[in-house]
Amino acid sequence: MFELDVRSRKPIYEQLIDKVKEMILHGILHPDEQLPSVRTLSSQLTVNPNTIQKAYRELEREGYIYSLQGKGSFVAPMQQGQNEAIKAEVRDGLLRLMAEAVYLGFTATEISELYRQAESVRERGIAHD
Amino acid sequence: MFELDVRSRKPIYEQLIDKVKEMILHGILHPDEQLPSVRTLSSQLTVNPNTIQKAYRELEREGYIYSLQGKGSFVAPMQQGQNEAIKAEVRDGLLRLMAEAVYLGFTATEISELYRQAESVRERGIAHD
Amino acid sequence: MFELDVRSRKPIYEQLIDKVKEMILHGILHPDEQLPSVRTLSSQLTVNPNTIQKAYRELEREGYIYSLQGKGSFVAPMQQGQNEAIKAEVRDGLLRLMAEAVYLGFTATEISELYRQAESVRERGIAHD
Amino acid sequence: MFELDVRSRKPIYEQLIDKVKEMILHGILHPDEQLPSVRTLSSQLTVNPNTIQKAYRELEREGYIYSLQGKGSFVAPMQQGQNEAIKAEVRDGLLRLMAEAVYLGFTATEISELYRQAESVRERGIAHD
DNA sequence: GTGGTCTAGACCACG
DNA sequence: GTGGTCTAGACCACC
Repeated sequence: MFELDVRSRKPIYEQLIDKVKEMILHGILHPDEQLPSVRTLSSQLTVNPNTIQKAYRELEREGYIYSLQGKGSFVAPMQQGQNEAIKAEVRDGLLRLMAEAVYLGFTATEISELYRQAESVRERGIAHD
Repeated sequence: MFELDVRSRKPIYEQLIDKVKEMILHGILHPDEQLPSVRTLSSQLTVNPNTIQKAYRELEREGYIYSLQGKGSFVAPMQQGQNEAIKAEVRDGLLRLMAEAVYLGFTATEISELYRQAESVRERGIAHD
Repeated sequence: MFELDVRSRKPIYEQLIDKVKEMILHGILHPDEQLPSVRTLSSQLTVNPNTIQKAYRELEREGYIYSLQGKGSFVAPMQQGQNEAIKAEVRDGLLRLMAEAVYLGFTATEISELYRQAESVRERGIAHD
Repeated sequence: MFELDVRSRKPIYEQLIDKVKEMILHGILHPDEQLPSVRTLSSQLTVNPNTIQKAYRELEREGYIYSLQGKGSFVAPMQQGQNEAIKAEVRDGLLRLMAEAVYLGFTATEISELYRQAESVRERGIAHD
């Protein structure tokens, strides 16, 4: 399910965060779907439970998942208008990267193409149901 | 010349690396142009000389600069293919961020608008030259 | 009757306790009025009966309700001094939050405005009776 | 410096967070003042370093402190207009508590008096220099 | 069973 | 020296 690179410079918990985010973004994980428990994932990945929990906690803080007392962790349904702060962050990141892209000669068409790709990846993920 | 954010979570030496790369990429630093010496930059930025040296070492390792014993460090001419590698990186980064943007509800129009902004920033930059 | 937020970090039984306390304090529940049975409430809220019972037990321990064997749970009449204790608690909480508010730059006017808002909410509430 | 209640239901790291916040709010800790290092505080309080770090990390996330690579942790200067999210949280909390206060018969004068107290506590803290 | 907190102690990156 | 990450393993609260 997840593949981690323990030798990477990027901390394991960040890799986990990114993986989970990616799966949510791509529609592979669905709203209110249950995530593997901390312990389960810990033994599957042979990673310390604390490390998993750190990742889950951060995901919860960012609004991607929520956890129910004694029940487990679940994918949070995306709410319209929620998380303006995160949107602003993403906008900033995009603007910075696009400035780079402009310097490197990317055209508006290429950018639109990338957007279309991002959209279609998500749709395919959802279609997999 | 450089502006560093000492409070950032990103290590200072990485910020330095990125700044130099950016300046080379944007043509602010030209091939075979001499970079400020470790000592000079260290006192200018009030940053530990070890930190500067670490950045220069890494830039050399990545082929962005070269150093001549006792002479100093210089900008390396762009290698064939190096540009393509950078473009691929930027494309990857954009795709990832756009996936997130799609999830957060950004529209194609908003993305185009961001691109236009990035473009105009560049134009203004050139006009300033 | 009750609205619980299962996603909240605050345990469900604590939410229950607070709701009941609030309803007693606000005069919605009257002295010696019977509370819904554990079983009833459990199925109404789709919450584990153990959770309800834990809340009732705690409320009884704190003197807010009393229970008669085989009859059910009832609202206890307010004790002398109990009210004062609650007021002191609220005062403490306000003082702490106001310290934070001062630090964050809230002005006296804003605070007064908030108080007016709180008042008007109450008035509307009473009008609804 | 700090007093913790290890037997409290409130986690140690939260107690720490609140203590540090309080000291900042009250002007006992000043902008850019260095906080005790994780290790130092850990041995002073005979609390695990991880616990201290968890508290510091959260304080950093909330914008109360910042940490410099290899230098230590410092009190963040309060920036005007920063952290609208936290202000909104405080406003919410105040409104809720004030509603309670209104029910309990607090007058506008009492509320103003509390605000004055909160202000003066801070002033006294700063005056201690 | 679940997640949350904490300890003890190791190792790394940074400056 | 500093903070950041990770492991191993314990104990608790919640449901």
